[in-house]
Amino acid sequence: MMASDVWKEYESNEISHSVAHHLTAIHELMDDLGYARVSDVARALEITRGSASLTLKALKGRGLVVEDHNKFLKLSEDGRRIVDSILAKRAVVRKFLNEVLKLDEHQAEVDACKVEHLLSAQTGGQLLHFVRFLLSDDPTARQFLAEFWSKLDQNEEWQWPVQDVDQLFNMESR
Amino acid sequence: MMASDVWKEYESNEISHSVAHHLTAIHELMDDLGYARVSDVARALEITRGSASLTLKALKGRGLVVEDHNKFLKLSEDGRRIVDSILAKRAVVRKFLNEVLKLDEHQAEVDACKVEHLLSAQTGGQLLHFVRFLLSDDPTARQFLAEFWSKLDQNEEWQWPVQDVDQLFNMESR
DNA sequence: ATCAGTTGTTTTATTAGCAAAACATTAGTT
DNA sequence: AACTAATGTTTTGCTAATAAAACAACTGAT
Repeated sequence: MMASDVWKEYESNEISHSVAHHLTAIHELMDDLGYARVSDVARALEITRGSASLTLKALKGRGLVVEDHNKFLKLSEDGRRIVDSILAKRAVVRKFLNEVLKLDEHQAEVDACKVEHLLSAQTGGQLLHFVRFLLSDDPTARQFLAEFWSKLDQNEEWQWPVQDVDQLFNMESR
Repeated sequence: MMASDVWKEYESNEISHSVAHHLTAIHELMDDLGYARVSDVARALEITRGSASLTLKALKGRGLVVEDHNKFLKLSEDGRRIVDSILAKRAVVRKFLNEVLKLDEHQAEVDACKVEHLLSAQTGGQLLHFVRFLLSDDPTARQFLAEFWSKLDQNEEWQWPVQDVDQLFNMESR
């Protein structure tokens, strides 16, 4: 199975990492400052105004960002929807990595940031259900987590990479 | 919290999606055919020979791929290590998405493929421990999964995007 | 009102990754 | 030997995303 059909779906992502962060920057600037101009976005993302100007022009063309009479930017309805779903996925992934897998906050933040825009709505939704139940006060969930965490401490530090993928789980993989 | 320091770490990824798949293609071709030439890689990835030639030249330059006296490609020690870690992470993520979150196989494969090269070794390792325990025959794990899956069926289909990220978990988020 | 600073845009250039096309080399067939 | 097919490389061009620099327009202070 060469997965030749699968791997190209990566580029077919309508929302790139860069676009995701331009959009969320506008959202956060609106919250923090009450407005968002090209320069504010550029500063937030630490890129030049020129770069932000071009990317944001494209986003206006795609109807995700709208421009005020006086160069003030705003998310369109579509843009807001996208930002909401991205932030939700990021929050879920971060919480899972940090509070369940016990990765440090920075690592959790970085990894969540990398994958937030790549997860399908389906995947994000299922993960949300999972993390919600896992971190609820359901006694079974509590006991499971307690056991997992105690096992974690016993585990020697894992050595990546790994020689034989098929034996990762001590079971026939596929 | 603008995360201005975090989001740029994305590009600083030493292994791009494209490179990850060029390397794993060589690995799988060696398994399937016993050899891997530029054209074989191009066919496997469904890109032109010219594109594969350029990318593989760069990978030879980076010491991840070595070339036989007769244009036959092979992974270097470093290249093999990278492929191993990528395939391991892909397997773990796919298993988690498919066998725990019950996403269909194609969706699990696609999402795993998107994410495999982005996860840190730390994250991959912790996730492996987690999935291993979760899918083991430990009674607590079994009971937890059974309860989760029964809850899954009751859950209405989740509606993304979501209005208020902070209330995703019915708890104060951060 | 002038001068300095900020803002937004445009132009030029770079990099990664691809396609397409031209080209050279090699292998196999007849 | 010659023709065909396959292979590998190079060149040209494209897109996304950046930087850098030049430029125009507006803002503000004195």
